[in-house]
Amino acid sequence: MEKLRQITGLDAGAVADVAHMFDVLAEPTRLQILQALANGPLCVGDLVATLDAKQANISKQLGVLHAAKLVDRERDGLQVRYFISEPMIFELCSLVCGKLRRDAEARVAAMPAPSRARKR
Amino acid sequence: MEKLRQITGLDAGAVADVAHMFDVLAEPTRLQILQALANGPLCVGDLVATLDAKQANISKQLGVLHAAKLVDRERDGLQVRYFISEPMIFELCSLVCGKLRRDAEARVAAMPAPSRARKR
DNA sequence: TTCGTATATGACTATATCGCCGTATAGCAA
DNA sequence: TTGCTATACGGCGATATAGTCATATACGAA
Repeated sequence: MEKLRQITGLDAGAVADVAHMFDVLAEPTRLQILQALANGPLCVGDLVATLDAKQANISKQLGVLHAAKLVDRERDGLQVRYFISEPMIFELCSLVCGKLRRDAEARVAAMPAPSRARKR
Repeated sequence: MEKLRQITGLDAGAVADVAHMFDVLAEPTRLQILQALANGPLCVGDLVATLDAKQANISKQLGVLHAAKLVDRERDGLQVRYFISEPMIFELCSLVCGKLRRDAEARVAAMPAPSRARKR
């Protein structure tokens, strides 16, 4: 892997950091939270209602997103308002969505003509 | 979550697909494989030597990358040559690296002056 | 202070998967 | 065919974590 570092210029630590960031984005619940926050700040209770998930889980996943510095928060009385602090995540999701769309289209194009007409 | 779909236009299935793609990128070994392939096609044995990992593990991770359509392969006699089939992954990694760099710089700037001089 | 609400945290179970080992398969040579 | 090499595959142990419950903490009201 020393050989790899010479090639890529990235040491094992940097690779691990990148992997961890992708890991944070690799959970559907966390992605849904980010999507919900895309339209503006929301407090924990709003997210619990919007995603109909348990409060404890939402809070825990918000903690992960916050530790990764993808969201930030501010207290407002009893509530805590969360908001996106890293707009880059939308570019990331957009790139991935584009790839998934291309893959789906390629699958359709690869289908034999008769079934291509029937499916979906 | 029906509410969420109305807001974001993404249903639960699409979110799961995006999450899975991030999950594929969330393993250091797979990232290292992609980095190694950035300079051109390599066969399994080359990757085993470059990353000094076990052949079984490299092969398994290549299977995951191939299933996700991030790499493609072609047989060449006894060997199988793998190569990047989705250049988008470099944009993804670049965005993440930029974010990590900004975070690191912010941490340095937030350090009290005396220790800022000492650390790293 | 005490009470009620909003959020965070600790412990737990269930599930997933990384990396390893052993072995199976694919292809070439003889 | 047999033998050799490169790669893929199935099972296993160890580790990690999502989601849940119960509880703790933070804040405001009275």
